[in-house]
Amino acid sequence: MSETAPRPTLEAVAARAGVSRATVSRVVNGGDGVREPLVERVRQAVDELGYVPNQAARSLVTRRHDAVAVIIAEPETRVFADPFFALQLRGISKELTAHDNQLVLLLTEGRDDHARVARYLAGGHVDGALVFSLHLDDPLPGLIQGAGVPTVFGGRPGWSDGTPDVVYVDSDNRGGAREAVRLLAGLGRTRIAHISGPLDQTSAADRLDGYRQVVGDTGPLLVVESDFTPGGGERAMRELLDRCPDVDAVFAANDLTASGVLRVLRERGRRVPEDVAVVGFDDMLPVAEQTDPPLTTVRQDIEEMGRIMARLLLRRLDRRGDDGEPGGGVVLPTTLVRRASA
Amino acid sequence: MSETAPRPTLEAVAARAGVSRATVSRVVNGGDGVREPLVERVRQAVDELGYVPNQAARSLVTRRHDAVAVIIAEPETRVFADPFFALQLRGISKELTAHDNQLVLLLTEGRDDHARVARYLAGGHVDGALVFSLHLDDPLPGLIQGAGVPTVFGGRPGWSDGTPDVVYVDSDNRGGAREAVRLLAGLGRTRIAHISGPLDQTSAADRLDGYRQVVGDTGPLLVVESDFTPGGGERAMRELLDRCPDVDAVFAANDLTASGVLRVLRERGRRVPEDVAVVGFDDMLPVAEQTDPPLTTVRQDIEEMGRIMARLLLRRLDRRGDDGEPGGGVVLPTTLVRRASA
DNA sequence: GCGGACGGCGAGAGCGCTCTCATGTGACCC
DNA sequence: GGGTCACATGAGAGCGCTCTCGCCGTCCGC
Repeated sequence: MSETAPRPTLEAVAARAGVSRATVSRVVNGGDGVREPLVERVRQAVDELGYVPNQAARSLVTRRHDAVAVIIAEPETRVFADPFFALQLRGISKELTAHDNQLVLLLTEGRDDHARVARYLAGGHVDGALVFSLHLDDPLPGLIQGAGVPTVFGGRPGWSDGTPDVVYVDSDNRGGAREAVRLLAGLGRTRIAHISGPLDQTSAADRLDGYRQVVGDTGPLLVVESDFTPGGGERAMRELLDRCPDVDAVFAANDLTASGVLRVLRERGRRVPEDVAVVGFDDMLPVAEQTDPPLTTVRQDIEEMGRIMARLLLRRLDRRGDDGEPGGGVVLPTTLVRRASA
Repeated sequence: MSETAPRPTLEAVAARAGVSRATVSRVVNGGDGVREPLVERVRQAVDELGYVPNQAARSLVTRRHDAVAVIIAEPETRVFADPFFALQLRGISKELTAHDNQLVLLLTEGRDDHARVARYLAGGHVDGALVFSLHLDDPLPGLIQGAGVPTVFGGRPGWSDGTPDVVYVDSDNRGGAREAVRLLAGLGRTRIAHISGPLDQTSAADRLDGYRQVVGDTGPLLVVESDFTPGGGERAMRELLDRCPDVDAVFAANDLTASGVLRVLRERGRRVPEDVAVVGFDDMLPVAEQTDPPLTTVRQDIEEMGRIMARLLLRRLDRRGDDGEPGGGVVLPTTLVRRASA
């Protein structure tokens, strides 16, 4: 088992097929400009020897790695509490795989890791990077931009306004929030509250913004900041009920928060949706479908987001040198999913 | 930005420091056998030029990549429904990072991907592999063993009995299950049921086994097979109640299943734990703490599992050629976490 | 004070591949 | 039928690194 047989080289294949290394290389890389009988002979030699190109040697000369780093900052916070990143990863993985690219996963925690990541990127091990950074003040994105590696961000970076050449993919958080709140208003609710996520994350800020845009005109603004977790949702809801007992609708910043909200409402004997209507955000299936009552929520296609991020990056990589790439964000639409809670 | 400055090479550093390439190489790789003043001069040149070694060139000659593949088979099934893999990934990532290894993530779906993964591994892009394969009949593990890449499995592979040189890390599913059921028996319950996971997964099979070992002596075996999901738990619990209305305890194969179980019990007006005691498995915090009532469950340290897998693999890689490695499994203990449901 | 051992350093080969460029071969045109 | 061109193929350089080897200077032992 540890007797790893020496892997065949281009040379070996060439010898077996009776051609030159160059020809084998051509065949292996698509076979353009090689006549059919030769192609066939080379293919056969490749099969017989079980030849697989040595990526290191190839990278050395092409300066291409066909690998992309996926950088997820501060996993502890949130990543692993909900399937959000997992779904994105799946989307990314599918797209990368379809284009024969590898996915190098970098999870970072804290400042020490930043230097490591920066070094890694600067080291030119990967052709590009997909970056998830949740917090406004995260220095990581800056470091990455500095490393000169083509990058696509997941979620609108907070500082993206100043730097126009930033490429990102995000859900239409504002629009989704507006839709959610409009639904509640359309149901005749007049005291619509919002339990937000941590406002140093753009997704939370944008959802709050959407809420404001709709409610600002018609009713009182009732906002409690929370943290995207069920426990946080509970705490926020209790506070909200104490402060404002006559609330008749809640737009929660995400489904996890909404699940906490529902629990508190049940505990306090408020009927949902009769007394208080509740809308979530994400449409995270295991959560939204399992709440009692099932949750009306704003769906975002997370896997698709991942896929698009990867696609954008790969396209950018193909066009290396063209620059002239406009940059900017891609904002994906959300859809309202009506269940029983509103 | 697309004006990527040509990265400095060893040669450049050597020139600047006034030494040979070989000496720079020595310094960069630890500096053994180089006298202090020279080391200093080289270090300085490295810093000034911002030199980072070209990994491709290095790999080409060392045949080391300092990269490990993490292969997760069939993500759709389960991976992303619960934070299980995410936690393992975190553990793996930490350990790999600590040893300057990269994590290449390969998610596979269906048979076509198997060939791709096999090719990738055979291609020698990575030094080793960590493999999660849930199902007994999955051909992937075989392919991987065949590729001759050092591998550690997550969870006991179903076929591991025949092949002694398989290395894996698993939780003590049997022992944990025994402990759970003993608790229930200790509470005086006499009609203890088990809602299992899919029995083509060893974790599910082992938990069932543990249940059998304890209940077999004292009470009737009441088993319904399910699928590790809340919905599956609901269905199984309904079936169980119909078939055996006097059940007074349920050991669910995991927390997600248990959450479904609790929902059905509430719906049918059975009090937990008074009428029916419930124990889960995993201690998945967002689930176990949020159920009503909070779930008594068997905790496994999933992140630690990941960390140990990585550690085992790295150790194996260091010892390359030594063989004589015994192989076999590492089984991590579980602990019972008492909450309100039993 | 001289021979040998030893340790620091440089020269150079070569890892496996791609890619340019030269060369060879056949088709095609007048 | 000879010249031309297009295109298929081979020869060879070189990507950036590691590592062996040999040289040379230093230090020790006798």
